[in-house]
Amino acid sequence: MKESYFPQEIEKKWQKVWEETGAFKTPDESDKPKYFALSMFPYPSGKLHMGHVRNYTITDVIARFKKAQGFNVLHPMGWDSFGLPAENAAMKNGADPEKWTVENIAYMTKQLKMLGLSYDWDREVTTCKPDYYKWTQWLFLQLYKKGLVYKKEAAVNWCNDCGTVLANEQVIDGKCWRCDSEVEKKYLSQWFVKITDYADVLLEDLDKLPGWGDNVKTMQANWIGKSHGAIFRFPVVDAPSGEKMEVPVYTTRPDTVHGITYLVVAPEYKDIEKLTTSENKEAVEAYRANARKMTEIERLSTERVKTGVPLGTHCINPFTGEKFPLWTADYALVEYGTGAVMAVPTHDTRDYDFAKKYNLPMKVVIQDAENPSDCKDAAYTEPGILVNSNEFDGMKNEEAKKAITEKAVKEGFGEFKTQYRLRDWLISRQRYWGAPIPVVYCEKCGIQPVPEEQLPVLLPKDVDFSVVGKSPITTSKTFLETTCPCCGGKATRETDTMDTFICSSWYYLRYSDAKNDKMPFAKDKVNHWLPVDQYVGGIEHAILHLLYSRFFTKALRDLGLLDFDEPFKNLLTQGMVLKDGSKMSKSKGNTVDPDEIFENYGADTARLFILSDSPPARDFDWSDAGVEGCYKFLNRVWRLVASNADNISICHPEFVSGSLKKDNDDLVRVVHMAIKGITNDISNDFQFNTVISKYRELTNAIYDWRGKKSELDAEDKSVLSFAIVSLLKLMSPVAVHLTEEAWHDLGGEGSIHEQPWCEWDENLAKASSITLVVQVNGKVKDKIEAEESSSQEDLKALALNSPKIKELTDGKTIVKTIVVPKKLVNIVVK
RNA sequence: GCCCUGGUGGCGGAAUCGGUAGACGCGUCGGACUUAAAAUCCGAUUGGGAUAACACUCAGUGCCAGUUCAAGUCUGGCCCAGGGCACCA
Repeated sequence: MKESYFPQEIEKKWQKVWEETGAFKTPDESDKPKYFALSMFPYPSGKLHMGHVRNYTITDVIARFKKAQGFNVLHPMGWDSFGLPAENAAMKNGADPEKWTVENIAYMTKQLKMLGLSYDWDREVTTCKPDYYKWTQWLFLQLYKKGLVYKKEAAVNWCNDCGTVLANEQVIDGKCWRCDSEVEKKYLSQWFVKITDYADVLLEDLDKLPGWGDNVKTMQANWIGKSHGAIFRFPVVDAPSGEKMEVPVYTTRPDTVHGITYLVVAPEYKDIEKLTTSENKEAVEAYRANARKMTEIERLSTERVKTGVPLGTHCINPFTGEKFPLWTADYALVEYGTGAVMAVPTHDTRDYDFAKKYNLPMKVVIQDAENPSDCKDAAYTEPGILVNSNEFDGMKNEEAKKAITEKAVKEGFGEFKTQYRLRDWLISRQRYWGAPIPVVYCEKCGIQPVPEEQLPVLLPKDVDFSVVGKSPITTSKTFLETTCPCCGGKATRETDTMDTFICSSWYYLRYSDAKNDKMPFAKDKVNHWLPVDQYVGGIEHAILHLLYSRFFTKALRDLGLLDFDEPFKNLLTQGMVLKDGSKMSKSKGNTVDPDEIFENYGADTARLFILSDSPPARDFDWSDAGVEGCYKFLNRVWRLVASNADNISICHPEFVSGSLKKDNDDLVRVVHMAIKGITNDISNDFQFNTVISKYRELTNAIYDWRGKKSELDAEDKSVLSFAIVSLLKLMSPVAVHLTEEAWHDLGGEGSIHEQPWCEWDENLAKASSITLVVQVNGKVKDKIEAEESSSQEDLKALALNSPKIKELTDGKTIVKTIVVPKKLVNIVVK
């Protein structure tokens, strides 16, 4: 064995061997139980960043640990390779997005291999390849047939810089998730996925996911935004056309219905023109035009002073017979509820602000019994007792919600209603580099889905990427013109492509059967491998990808394509990689290039360090000193093995507690404790930071032991071999190359990564003596060595006989003595 | 405003059930080896008091209370930081 540690040399060597021997191929058939470990697949942006390194290392260690524990582990990798950066690069450099993407994938694949990740590359999935997007299109058609995909004209989020529409989930604080520019509203006819059909089950089934963090689950619950309330319909008494009209509203506060003093409709409300008198028409039109011009950020700002204009018409409150005016104001949202709000200024802060500004009347209907408020200075939104509410007076408001809605149901002007905040998922993108939506438009037959046997609808090559203001795909003549699958006449293709989040909503299913050319996946294979046992990725997908994937799984289950409800059984959201306290980013110039770390220290150091300082879910602060420290530690392990190589043999000695020399017995115990501790730390929440501290403790203990021996006898050699071979095995999921090299140099058969996980013996992990802590009145006063087997009585006697304790308790009354077996005695004195 | 997560030395962080607070590491300081440096090894490192030095002693896990023989851990009430949602009626 070489004296010094040369990671660059040994890492290349073993990576080649593993590739040649197919070390990480996963058979579908096996006697072992399955385990599916998955990292969120990357966008091939060009190079790996440290966030990738962290993500993939965590999953790799989990996969290797589970494999050693006897599972048949599926650990695949792929590429989320459609999307705008490729197209932007194409526009900038005149290169083909496909070429750019393929080159990036090649480079990043090389980097992943350099990190020593145990992927089964035979199952690689690349979303931009026709053999994948064929099935994305096929799944689109299945959803279309099921009525879960539809086209409609709607106000949609438009990002001017990206030149495309966005889903609600992709608008963050009124800005584009990708380029951070302000999003505008546009009226366009677009394709939607009916995710709202699944709103309730998506919410309910969060309870079936104990392996997900509460943070992610509450984010999804908030996003789905379920609320309970009522719909009330208010008859209009003076519609200009003389027509009989009603305005329905959704409210979560039916208990306040007797306090309505006006009603607000959104500026985009569909019947607004019919509800406006000729005198008010001009002002209303001006207000609506202004609302259209505003950006989402301006419009949604809660800081903004509320504005609105009256429509001139009125409604009747069927509960009171009172007449109240209709207004339009942009604090009412057309997409939520019915697009109209019943305003109760006394019990809603928004209505209160608006009423104050426009001097609208107020009527108190709920009061705190002890401390009634007149609502002159602020709305009263707390629970209370109903007043001014006819037969409901004196009722508690929570009870009144039900009673009042029941009356509306009985009399036919309302009903109970459950409302969701979640909107349908807009999936059209006016871009080239995505999966084409497999639909054609025929003048005679209208919208026609492309027949399945004609899939994939391939992306055209004859496109001009220099066009501005429209999708490059529209410049392709070969693509655009086609024939109608229904009548055979002239037809044009849909030029929108799908949101890349569609591609990533089912990729994890494809790994179960990546090469199937008849189906997206075979049902038996997908049911065998899925759900994913452990999914690892960034928190930024808490809503986007994770919600869409859950929806897809449920929809495909309902289509009969698979038999499970949830795609990801356990989810680990890893923290960010920071440098000097802030997120690594090119703009801040605080990035660290993984290539440089591989070159200077080797992948094992990178892997060890990225796991070492913080638990996986927390943010991780990168420091050069930390990398150096991990490199030194690996050197220390190497020297320990190399300098003792002559005295080590690969063996599995069985030691009996107490039969060894004292120092040997102690070392054997330390090893067993390390095995126990490390196994538990990985099993419980993947606490790799404490795993690594235990590697260090074990290494230190072996050094200490060795430092006290000059000559080794047979027993010593056997104990040393046991300790070092155990250390190597325990470290093998993390320091994958070093341990493999050492294993071979010590004469190990096969690969260390094929070895079963170490087991510990509870008896050998136990010390024969314990340190008894003696407290007086709860404060530690003495520590005494005691037999592990001592009875409670013995421990008590031991404590009371300690000279120190005697001194402290002398002349005082012992009130009580508490004995915690094998640990502690607390003497309470007065 | 509502919801989630967290708050422990100079720093990252440890601490199964309530039972020795600060494991392991980084940094810093001191020492050994060396002509010297690198590498390596050894020691110290929560704060205050006390001591020639030990022994010893007091305080201490965001703040204030409580439960308990015993609280970083449990209960109640706050404060702060990070994240999510937000004119969602």
